[in-house]
Amino acid sequence: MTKSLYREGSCSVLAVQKIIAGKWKLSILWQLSQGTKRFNQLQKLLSEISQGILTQQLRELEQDGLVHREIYREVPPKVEYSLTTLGESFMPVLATIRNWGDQYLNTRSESHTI
Amino acid sequence: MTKSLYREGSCSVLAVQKIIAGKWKLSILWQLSQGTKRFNQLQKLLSEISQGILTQQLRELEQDGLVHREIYREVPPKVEYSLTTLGESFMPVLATIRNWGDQYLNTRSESHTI
DNA sequence: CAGTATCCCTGACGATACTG
DNA sequence: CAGTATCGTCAGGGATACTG
Repeated sequence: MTKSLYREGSCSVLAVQKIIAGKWKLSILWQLSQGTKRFNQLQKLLSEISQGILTQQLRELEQDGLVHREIYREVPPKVEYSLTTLGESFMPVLATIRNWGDQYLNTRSESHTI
Repeated sequence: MTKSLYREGSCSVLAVQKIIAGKWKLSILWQLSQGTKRFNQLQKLLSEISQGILTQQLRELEQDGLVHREIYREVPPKVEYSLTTLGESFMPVLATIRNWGDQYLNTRSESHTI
């Protein structure tokens, strides 16, 4: 009954793929999992990202429900980004990917098993 | 010690991201997890993919060590694609992603929890 | 059958300048 | 500080024609 286990294959998988497809999405999620960050903080942590792209990727993550945006009406402006509970629920998935990635990098440098 | 658990963050994660970034990669891996397939079979299963792209994505998966390409010297030519053990080791990861994806799709259609 | 070769097109990404 | 607006670039993907 692998059919029922996996249904039509990778349908919901492709949804996830879309969410994390952005070049910086995973890095942003990772940084936010380490704690709430302000816009400028993120920009410094992801040293190569430009303002426009950071804004865009954050908006998308926000729309996808993974990231929360808290605006403080102050002068100068202050905006804090954090993971939603949904975003936090993704962290175990990210860890699984990372674990496989670690093993992958090791395996690749050793042999090329069939 | 979250530092040591996650090291530099998403380093190895980004490696995985690269591997599965191709538009058809996950679908191909999924299809091959269901059993060995010939080139034409894959093309029919991924009904919208063009020959050139299918070839390209398969070559990349092969180079990344996830897919094995078996060539039968016959006329007409016969080539079979299957998962390597490394490719099969990725299936649990794919399942994890799919599970989260399922819950994600459900959660999203219900409420937008913070 | 299983490709290769070629050309085209879009959309993601990025640099820069400006603003409430 | 945290954006928006605009323009430019480039790689991934795709259509088509051809081949061992």
